[in-house]
Amino acid sequence: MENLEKTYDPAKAEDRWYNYWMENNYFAPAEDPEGEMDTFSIVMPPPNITGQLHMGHALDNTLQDILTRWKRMHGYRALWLPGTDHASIATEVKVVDKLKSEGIEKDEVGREGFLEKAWEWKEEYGDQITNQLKKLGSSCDWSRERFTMDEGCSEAVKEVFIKLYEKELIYQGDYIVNWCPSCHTTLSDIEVEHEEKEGKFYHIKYPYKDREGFITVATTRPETMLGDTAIAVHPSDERYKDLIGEKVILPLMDREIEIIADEYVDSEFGTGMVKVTPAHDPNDFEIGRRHDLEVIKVIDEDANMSENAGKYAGLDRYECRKKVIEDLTELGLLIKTEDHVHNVGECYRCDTVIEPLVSKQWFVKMKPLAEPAIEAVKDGTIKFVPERFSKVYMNWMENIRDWCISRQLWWGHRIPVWYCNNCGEVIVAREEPDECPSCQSSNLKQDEDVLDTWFSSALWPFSTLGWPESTDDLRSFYPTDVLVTGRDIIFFWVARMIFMGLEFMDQEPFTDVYIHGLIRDSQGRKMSKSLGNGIDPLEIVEKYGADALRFTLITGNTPGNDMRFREERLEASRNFANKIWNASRFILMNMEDFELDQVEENDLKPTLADRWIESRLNTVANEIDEALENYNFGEMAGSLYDFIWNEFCDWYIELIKARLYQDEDPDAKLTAQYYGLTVLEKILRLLHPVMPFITEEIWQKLPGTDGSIMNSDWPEKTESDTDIVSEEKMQLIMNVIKSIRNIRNEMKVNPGKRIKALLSAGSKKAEILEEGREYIENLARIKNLTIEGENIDKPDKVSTAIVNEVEVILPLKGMIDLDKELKRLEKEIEDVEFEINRAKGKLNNEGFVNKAPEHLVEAEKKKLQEYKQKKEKLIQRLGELKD
RNA sequence: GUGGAUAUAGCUCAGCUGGUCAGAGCGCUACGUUGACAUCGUAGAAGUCAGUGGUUCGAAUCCACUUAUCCACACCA
Repeated sequence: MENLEKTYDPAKAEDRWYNYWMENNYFAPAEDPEGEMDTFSIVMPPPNITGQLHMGHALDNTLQDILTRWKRMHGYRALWLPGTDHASIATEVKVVDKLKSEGIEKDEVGREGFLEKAWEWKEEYGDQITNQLKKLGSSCDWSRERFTMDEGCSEAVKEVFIKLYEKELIYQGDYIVNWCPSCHTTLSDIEVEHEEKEGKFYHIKYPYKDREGFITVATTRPETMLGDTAIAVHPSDERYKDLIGEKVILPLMDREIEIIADEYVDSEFGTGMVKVTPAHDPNDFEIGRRHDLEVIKVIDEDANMSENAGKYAGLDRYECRKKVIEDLTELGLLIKTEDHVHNVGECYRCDTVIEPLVSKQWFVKMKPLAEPAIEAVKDGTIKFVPERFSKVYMNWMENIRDWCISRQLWWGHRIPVWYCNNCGEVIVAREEPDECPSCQSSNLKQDEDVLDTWFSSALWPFSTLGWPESTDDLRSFYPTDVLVTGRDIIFFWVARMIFMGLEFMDQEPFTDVYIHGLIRDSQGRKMSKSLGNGIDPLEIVEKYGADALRFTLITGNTPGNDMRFREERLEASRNFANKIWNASRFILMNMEDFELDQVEENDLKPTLADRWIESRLNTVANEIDEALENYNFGEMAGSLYDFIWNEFCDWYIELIKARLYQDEDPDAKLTAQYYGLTVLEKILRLLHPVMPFITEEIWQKLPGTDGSIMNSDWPEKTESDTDIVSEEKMQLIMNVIKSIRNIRNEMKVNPGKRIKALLSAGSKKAEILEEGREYIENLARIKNLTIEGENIDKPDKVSTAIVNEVEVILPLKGMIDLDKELKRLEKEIEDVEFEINRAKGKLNNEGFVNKAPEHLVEAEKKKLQEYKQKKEKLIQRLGELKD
C-alpha cells in the first residue's frame, strides 16, 4: 500500500483526474436504451466567447456541477449541457478593435470579410473560457457542447423567427428605439442602464405667434428643441386651458408649433408645459402618435446634428447644446438655468449615453407570449428559488413592452428577410429566395441587420437539444430540471427562455430557477474591471486548488444572497482538504495487514464508536440530500465540514486508535480497520460533488474501489443505520471526556500525564460509562478509571464536575489550587441557579404548562430535576472543600 | 415613486416551517511536538440577535413602525 504525502498538493492531482474523466467519457449521460432511468438535466448559461472566467462563473458552475454530480451518483441519467454565446455586440467590438490595431477599418473589409475575421477570432479565443471551466472540475458533457451560432442553433433561430412572423408575433415598424451612437446599433429597453446624473434644467421662452408674450418650457436637453413639433399641457390645467390650440414660434428654427393637450403632462412638474420632440424622446414619440405630429429627426446615428437642425447641422449633440444655450441667451429667451438631477440612459456595453431615435426595426409582440409565461410561474409550473425573485419576474412580465430585436451589427444571426427592390415585397424565408414571389424579380436584398443575441439565447434549452428536429436528446432531457444563474439576467434571459419554451415546446424549459447572489470583494463592493478589484478564479485554483475554491464558494452561501470573497476563507477550505487528506493518510497507514475482501461478517465486532459513526454518517447523508433538494448549498458544506472534522477526525479516529495499535485482539483490530475504511470511503462519496478532485485522488488509493468515484453510488439513507441509542451513549461519553479535559486544563494538569479519575453515576449511566471505559481512559488520559454508583465516599483533594447527572471526580492530590477550585465551583453553582430559575419560571407559568406541547413541558421538568440535583451535589462538594 | 434585500461575537457569515438556537470559521487567550495532520490538537473568553411596539404560554425567528446600508424597476419634459 502506498503512503500519502504529508500534505495534499492539488496541482498534482487535478488536471490528471479531469483528463481521466474526459478520456473515459464519464461526463456523458449513461446509456439507457430501455428508457428506464430517470433523467436530470441542466443547460449551462452559455458564457460569452469574449469572456474571461470570473468569480460569478466559478460560483454558477460550481453549483451546477454539484447538482449534476450528486444526481449522477443517485443513479440519474444526468446531462449538464455546456456551450458558449456569440455575444453579438461584445464580440463585434472586440473584432473591430483587433482590426483597428492592425490598421484596418471595419468597412474596408466589408461584411463578408468582417465575418471571416470574426469566425477566426472565435476559433482562436472562443474556447478559452470553456477551458477555464474545465479547471474548475465542471462535469459537463463536452461532446454535446453548443454554440449559439452553430448550424443547429442557427436553424432554430430561423425557424422561430419565421413561425413568429407567420403568427404575426414579429412585426416591422417605425418606432422610437434606443440607439447607441458608439456601438451603432439599437438596443432593447433592458440593455439601457439608467444612471443618475447632475444636469441642468433650462427654462426657455417660446413666443406666441398670434399674441404678445410667450410661454415657458423647461428642458434638460435644449438641443432637441430643434426637433420640437408641439407644446403639450395637461387638458385640465386651469392655467393653460385657454391656450390649447394656440400657436407659438419655435425659437432658433422659426417654426410654428401648436399647443396641444395630453394627459401625459404632469402639471406639477416644471412649468407644466412640455416641449414635444417625437423624434428623440420615447414619451414625446407616444404623444406624437396620439396627435399625429410631425417627426423631425435632428440628431443622426453618430449623435451629431442632422441637416434638419439648420445651422447647427454637423455639430455633436453636446456642442450643439452649448451653442443653443448661447444663442438663446443672446436672444433673451433663456429665463433661467437650474441644477437638476436626472436619470440618463446609457449603453450597457459601452456606457455611451443613449440617443432615442426613430427608425424601422423588427419587434416581437410581447403580450401574447407573456401571458402563458406569467401563468407558468403563477401556477407553480416554474418555481423561483428563492421565491421572491418570482415577484421581480412577474413585475417585469406584466408590464412588458414589445421587444426590439434587430441590431445594426454584422456578427450574429442575420434576419431571414429579403426585400424586393422592384416591388417592395417583404419576403421571410429560411433560404435565400431566387425571385420575388410577387413580381418574380430577382432583384432581392437581404435585411442588413442581425438579431439581438438574446433572441438565440432564449432558445437555448431546446435548440441545444436538437430542436427543431425531434431528437432523442430533446425527448429525454427537455424540460430541463433547473436553471442556475445570477439575478442580473432574469429579464435578459430567464424570462425569454420561459416564453419561447412555452411557445415552441408547449412546455416550460425548466421547473426550477435557482438564483444565486453575487460574489463581492472583501469590502463588499461589486467586482468590476474598472475598479480592478476582480479576483481571477484561475489564480485561486493555482494557489489553493479547485476543490478549495469550490468549497469556499458554497460555505455560508444562502440562496439569492451575495457573499464576500476573502482569501482567509480559502485557507480554511484548503486546510479542510488537507484534513481529509491526512485522515485518509492515517487510515491507509493502518491497512497493511488488512484485506477488505477477506473480511467475514462474523469477524466484525462493532463497538459503540463504530455504531455511533455509522449512525451519524447516515444522518449526515440525509442532511445533505435534504439540503441539496432545497438548494441549500451552504448547509451542505456545513454538514460535511462539521461531520468530517469534528466527528470523524476529532473523535472517531481517536476512538479507534487503541484497537489499531494492538495485536492481542485481531478481530477488534480488523473491525476498526473495516469501519475506518468504509466510513472514510462513504465520506469521500458524500464530499465528491463539492470536492471532486481530492475525493477521486484518495478514493483511487483506497482498497476495494473500482472505476471512478464519480460513478459510485450515493450512500443511500437506510433507517437501520440510524442508531439513536448509540448516539446518545456516545454523547454522554464525549461529554464526560470533555468535562475531564476541561478540569485538567483549568487545573493546569500536564496534558500528557495520565491521572486517576472516578465517575459516580446511576446504574444505567454507569453501564454506559463502563462500555466507554477505554474511550474515556484514552481520550481523557486517565489511568485506572473507577466507575461507581451514586453517593460514594469521595477522597480528599479532588476536583469535580457534574455532567449529564454524572459526577466526575479527579483526585488531584497536590495538584489543585484550593482557591481556584472553590471559585470554579461557585461559578458553576451560579450557572446552575440561573438555569434552575429559568426552568422554574417556565413551569410556574400556567400558560406554558397548559398550552405548550406535552413533551416540552416534560423535558423542562426533567431539566429542572437535573439542575437541582446538580446544584445539591455542587454545594455538598463546596462544603467538603471548605472543611 | 413601486418592489425587494440586509442589520446576530472584533471580522465574515449560518440559524429552514416560532419552544436547548444564541452558533460556525477567522481572529483572540492559555496550554501542547501524545505513533494522520502545526494547512494541527485541547481548553477558554466574547453577543440586551439594529430600535420601538404588537401577536403568543413562549420571538433572533411572525406582524407593524422607525433607523441604517444596499439593490432592482419605473420615471417628470
